[in-house]
Amino acid sequence: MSGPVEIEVAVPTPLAQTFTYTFDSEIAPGTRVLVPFGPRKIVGVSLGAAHAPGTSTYALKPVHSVIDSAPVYSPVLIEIARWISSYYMHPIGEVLRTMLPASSTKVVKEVYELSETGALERSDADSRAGQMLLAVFGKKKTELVAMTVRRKVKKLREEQPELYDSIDLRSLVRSGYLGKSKGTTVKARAVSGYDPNVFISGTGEVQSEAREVRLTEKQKDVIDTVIKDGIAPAVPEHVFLLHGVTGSGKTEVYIRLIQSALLHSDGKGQALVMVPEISLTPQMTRVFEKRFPGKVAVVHSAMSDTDRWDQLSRVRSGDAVVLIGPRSAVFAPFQHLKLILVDEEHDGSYKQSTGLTYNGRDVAVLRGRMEKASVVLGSATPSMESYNNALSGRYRLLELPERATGRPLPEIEVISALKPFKSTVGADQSKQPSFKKGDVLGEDNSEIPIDESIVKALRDNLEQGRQSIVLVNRRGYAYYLFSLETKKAVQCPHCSISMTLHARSTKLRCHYCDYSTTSEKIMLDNPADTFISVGYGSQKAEDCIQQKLPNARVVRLDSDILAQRDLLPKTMTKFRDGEIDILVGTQILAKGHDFPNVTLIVILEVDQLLGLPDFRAGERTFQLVVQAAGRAGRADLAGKVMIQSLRAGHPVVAAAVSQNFKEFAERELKFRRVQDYPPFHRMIAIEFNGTDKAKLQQFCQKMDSWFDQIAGLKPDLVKSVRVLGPAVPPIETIRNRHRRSIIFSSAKNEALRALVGMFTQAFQKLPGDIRMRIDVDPQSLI
DNA sequence: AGCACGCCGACT
DNA sequence: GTCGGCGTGCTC
Repeated sequence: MSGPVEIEVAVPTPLAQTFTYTFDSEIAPGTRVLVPFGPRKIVGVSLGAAHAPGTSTYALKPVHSVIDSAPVYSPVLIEIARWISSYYMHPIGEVLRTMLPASSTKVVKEVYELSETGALERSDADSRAGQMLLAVFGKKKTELVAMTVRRKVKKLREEQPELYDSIDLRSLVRSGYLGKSKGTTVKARAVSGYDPNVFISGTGEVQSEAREVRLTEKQKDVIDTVIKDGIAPAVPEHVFLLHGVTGSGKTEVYIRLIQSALLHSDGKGQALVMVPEISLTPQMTRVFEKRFPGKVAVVHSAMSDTDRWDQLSRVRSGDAVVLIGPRSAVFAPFQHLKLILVDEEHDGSYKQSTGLTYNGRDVAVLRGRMEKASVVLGSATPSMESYNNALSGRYRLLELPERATGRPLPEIEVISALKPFKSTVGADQSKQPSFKKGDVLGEDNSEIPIDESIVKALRDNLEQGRQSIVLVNRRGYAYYLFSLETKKAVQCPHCSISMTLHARSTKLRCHYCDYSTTSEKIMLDNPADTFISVGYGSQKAEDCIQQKLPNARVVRLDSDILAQRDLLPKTMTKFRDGEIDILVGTQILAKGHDFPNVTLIVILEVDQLLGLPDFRAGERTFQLVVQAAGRAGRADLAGKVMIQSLRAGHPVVAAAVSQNFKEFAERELKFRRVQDYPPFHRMIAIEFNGTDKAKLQQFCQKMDSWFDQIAGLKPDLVKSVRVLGPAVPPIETIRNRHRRSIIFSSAKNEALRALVGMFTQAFQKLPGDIRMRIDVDPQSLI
């Protein structure tokens, strides 16, 4: 076709640039290519012809090979990648890599290995071949990346032709001195047939088309509005925020909207359903499978890359018209995307917290605009960001204020009678009986941290044959092991965080790095000290409840238990079938699952959540309470929620009790505005971490002086951006890496980005093993 | 991030 | 003398 062309290629490296290669024909943007990169070969993505061919000062290398026969990234996806790269300040090559299943960029590296005869030959000083092998491999090495071997052999032959004229790579291989140990293979994506049973576990009951569900007037209104203004027009109204109370029938609305969307684009329309990872259960996907049999693809985190490729291929080919998945599903290869539903849009799991810190919900909004697809963000407790967008008219607010069943929301009661166990021990230890040195005192069961009225309610509920859920914010048995000597909790040696006491007071674990030890070891290491167990977690709550209600079938479910695979669905099934009376667990229980016979929800320890040093603590607490309340009494039984809290009068608790989102949001937004927090101010957090605390501290001083300098150079810029730090974050150390954080925030996005851009430019090179992490729109500041 | 190169301490 | 420790620099 066309002669030699220069191609712009994005490669997965932390460098904020693309690279130019030559090839003998054009390569469509979005096509993966194998390119030489330094001494190795890696998978990059063609971004099309270079903008200014012939101007490069580099000795351009040719593309080794083209991997895909057709682009794997559509033009829209490439545009999204560019946007993400700039917005989240992340190299485009890495962005593109994040958008595909991990195996897509895996290249088995090409290596030359010295055989035994080769090694023997190397030590023969009289052999020309041996001399060359020695020069190439050195004395000891037996393995070297292919590119290096080639380069060195070539150089030797050029520099000393009189010695090496007769020896080249091929002759060395032929003589058996060298062997290529691994070929360059790019993992191919095997597209096998779809087996729906893979994703839907359980009985395999087959139901034909579900009977038509009767819709409420409100549901009809919402559906009509979105279809009329969002799905039907060629240029749709872009984003709808669907604020529907729990149990208002959002799922049925979703299904009707999907049905409508599929009819568009000549009947080839596709829909994306995004859900938080945690609520992506077989029960959840089954609802959609039933209504769109054989047409649903599902991706989730527990899936192998091969399965994920299969599912995504079905989306690409149009075999699947509905895709259900977590945040990464927003990058799926749709051909005719008409509708994006983001369920529980407030959920924190939409924000990736490591590496590329994108927010799946926000990317969904962007993608919707680019694809001319409408976006529906649904939640019973919308995020302040989305709600503010609705108030300002950027999104259209739709509401489902009533439950589809017409039943009232459950009553919420705050119990503040009892002081939690922890304060009686931690705060005032003079009242403690005397302890022998070196003791670890077991938990004191006379101090049950659950109020009598709650126990009574649980008992009553049990006697009526109903089920209950108890939410505890912490896993483990006792919260921490408290030293009377240092008056501090025992901390993880690698992370600056208290260790959790597990399994009947002997195992201590850090849930940041999974380090574990035992209380016996701590005692041996600190013979002069005395320890007591303080606080409580899900395990202790389970024990207490079991002790108070010996006849109840109590089961605990938290992330410790979840580590054992398939225990979650099993337990859920048991609970649904009525084989469990009381389920005790952490927040995972507050989301998604519907249990018709649950009429009582108890929430312990909201104070701990409320007290987190994070401006979103209030929002999270409100969300937890309201979401949990949504689990109560969903069928024909009235539900009740009891919250045990020391701060009954706290406005967030009060708003949660009345389940009045608008009232809460109004107050919360006012607070955010006054305090210059999101959504009124944009925020970018930068974290530095390294093993050497002194070096890190020293580096922080450099940053301080940089800020001083910039304040003089660009006074206006610095004035309009607030900079907090470098400061020690609430959790100073994680996995032996000390941390420092800088938080930039500003109402002026351009100024914010300009300053952060200058900052990252200035600190591109980091001393020692210090690493930098940029988090745009951080979800949490801890 | 890899990967290689190059320059200093501790060993056969 | 060599091995290999990790500081430094490059990748079209």
